[in-house]
Amino acid sequence: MKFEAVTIKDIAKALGLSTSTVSRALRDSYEISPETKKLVLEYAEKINYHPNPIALSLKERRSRSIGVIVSEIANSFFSQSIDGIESIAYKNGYNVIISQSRESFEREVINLHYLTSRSIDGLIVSVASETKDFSNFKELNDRGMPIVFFDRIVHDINTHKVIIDNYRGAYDATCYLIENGFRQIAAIANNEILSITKDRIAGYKAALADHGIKENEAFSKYCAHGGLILSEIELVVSELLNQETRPDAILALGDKLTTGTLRILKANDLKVPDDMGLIGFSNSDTTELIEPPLSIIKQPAFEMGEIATDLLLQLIESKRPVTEFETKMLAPQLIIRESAKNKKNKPIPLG
Amino acid sequence: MKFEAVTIKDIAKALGLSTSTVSRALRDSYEISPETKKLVLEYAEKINYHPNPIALSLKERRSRSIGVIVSEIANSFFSQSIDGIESIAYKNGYNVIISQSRESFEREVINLHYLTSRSIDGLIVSVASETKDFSNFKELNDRGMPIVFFDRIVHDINTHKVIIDNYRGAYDATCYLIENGFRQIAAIANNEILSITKDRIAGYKAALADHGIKENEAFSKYCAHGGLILSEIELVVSELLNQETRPDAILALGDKLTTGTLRILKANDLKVPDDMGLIGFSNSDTTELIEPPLSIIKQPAFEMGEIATDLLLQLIESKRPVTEFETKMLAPQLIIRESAKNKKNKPIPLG
DNA sequence: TTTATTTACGCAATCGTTCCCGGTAACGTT
DNA sequence: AACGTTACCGGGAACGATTGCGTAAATAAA
Repeated sequence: MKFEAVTIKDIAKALGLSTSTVSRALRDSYEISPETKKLVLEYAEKINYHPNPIALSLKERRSRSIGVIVSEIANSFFSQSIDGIESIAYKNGYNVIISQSRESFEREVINLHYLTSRSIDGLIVSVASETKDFSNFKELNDRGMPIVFFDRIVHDINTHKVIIDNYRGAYDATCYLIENGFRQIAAIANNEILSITKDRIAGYKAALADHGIKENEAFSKYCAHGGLILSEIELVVSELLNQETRPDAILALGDKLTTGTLRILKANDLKVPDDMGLIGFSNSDTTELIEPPLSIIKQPAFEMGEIATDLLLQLIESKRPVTEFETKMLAPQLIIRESAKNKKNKPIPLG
Repeated sequence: MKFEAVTIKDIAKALGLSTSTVSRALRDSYEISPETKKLVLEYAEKINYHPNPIALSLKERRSRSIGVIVSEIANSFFSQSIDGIESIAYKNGYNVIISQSRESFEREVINLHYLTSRSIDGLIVSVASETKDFSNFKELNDRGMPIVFFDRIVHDINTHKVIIDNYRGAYDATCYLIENGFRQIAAIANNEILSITKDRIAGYKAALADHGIKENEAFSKYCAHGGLILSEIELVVSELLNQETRPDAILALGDKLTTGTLRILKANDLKVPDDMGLIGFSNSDTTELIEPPLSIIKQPAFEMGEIATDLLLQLIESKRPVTEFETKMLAPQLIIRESAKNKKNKPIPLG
């Protein structure tokens, strides 16, 4: 089944002109007389002519489409980011091709090849948690493909990046827990190699140190797939629960980890926050409905998508190679609800 | 910034062959000697040749990409559907361009024009709740564009469709409420003109009738934007609460409506299910964590996306115009949790 | 009136690929 | 020896649009 479109040739034939004249008339060239222009424009309008974007892409060596790779779109953070990406892209006449790595390195590489073979003009990426080897991205970048990283970035690759202040998000959340009387605070993080994991864990540890709390190494747990598989959360939570000293609160450092941890705690008949305090990164819009209402660190996902796309379009449309790159850092938002309120101990005054 | 790719011409020049020969060698034509083939294939591999899909699209008058229009990807049902769509599309070498109507007719039309102007080979659509005028889809379909509707379908347009048994979903949920002692059951639905709304409301009313419960016209409420705007849910819930006879349970007929209604009930300090029973359509993966755990009617979203894409690819790749169309209907899944359990009245035995 | 300039348009190449025609060997058949 | 096959390969026209260059006619300048 095909879908016959009207071409510039049809107009030329119908009006007894050459295709060049029609093309120039449509582009409002000074070389075309006003009468001819009027004639062409009116006829084009009448038969509903639209230039074939594929022919244009071939000629101009650009497709006006950008690729996006995230771990999964069913994650609120990413779907909100994509909203931001699309809003800017569409405004500038670009379309967006989305693909999901599902935290798998292999799928990320496949998607990468797929997208580049589809002649995209640029790429926005939040890397998969599995990925250790960034040579594919690096090579692509070196060959001139504009890339912007957001959320999970790659430090070694010199290009624009958009992140939130992950250190501060984890730091502030940990401080809140401490100042509310929690002392044995554990952290459950995504894959250890991710940029966001490193920054968040650093913030967590700094908050402990700044409050004179000795760090318990066994309290930092990592999930290789970021909680995409529930069993990996189950494992680390049970490890935490079966230690000599149990934590009295958990800091979950990822969207899936936050709800996943709560799920496991509930399955173990633990009451939050009475038996275990909980605070976590989340962009879900149902966290306030959850029992107990979740305390969260929320990211400005939509804005991150917008900014990343703005930066990418700058790279794409730049005449000269860009050598100066920037890393935009936005502020996370700490929202306190029931899950992080300590009802047993007295809150401790800020010190 | 551009990204220089190697073409068939480069291979031809390097090997002293014509482009035709190279092209044929790459496509494994019988007209090319095994030695030449080997030469070409090895060299192509070496310099990492990939055919330019844009040139191919121009030649073959197809882009190997399909468009998707849904109301919003941040909705679990749609993001899961898109997962299904992508899995089949990628498997068949198609890419997917997603766009969101946000329940707005205007944005739907814009997206439609955008997608068709980008030369997509086919379209998968769940229509916006605002849309009354389907002439754009109809015209496109008449001009030969393969379209598959899913979830919110358009009966008047003759093409493949994928839905769940919305009637039964609402019927079974209503029966459950009745058989558990609820009597004054209200329904909050999406826009009245949507196919899913009609079917679900019909199921709801049939269940009431089958149990000899007189229908209260004031108990059927509609939200023009399907709950995308919280205030519209707020309005209908307050209408329900301020009536002479208050409902004792609410059936929410949409993803956003289910969580939205709970949100409003909580804001009004009503306990679910003690003050008000609640059951609703939802594909969110946190419904069991919510207070109270939500009873839901869940759709096989992923499968729906898969099936819709299978059907679309059949249409696209069919040599002859297709005249026989089918409507695939899948079964919804009723999951009973706390929010629909009647603790005051005695359950009524099945009759 | 002749020459220069402007105006308005067409020709043809180009982007990367495929594919319809041809064409030329080498070989086999009578 | 003359012809038909077969095996291989190249030329060039598409696909739809843009654009540098050439040029005829119309106008202006000499």
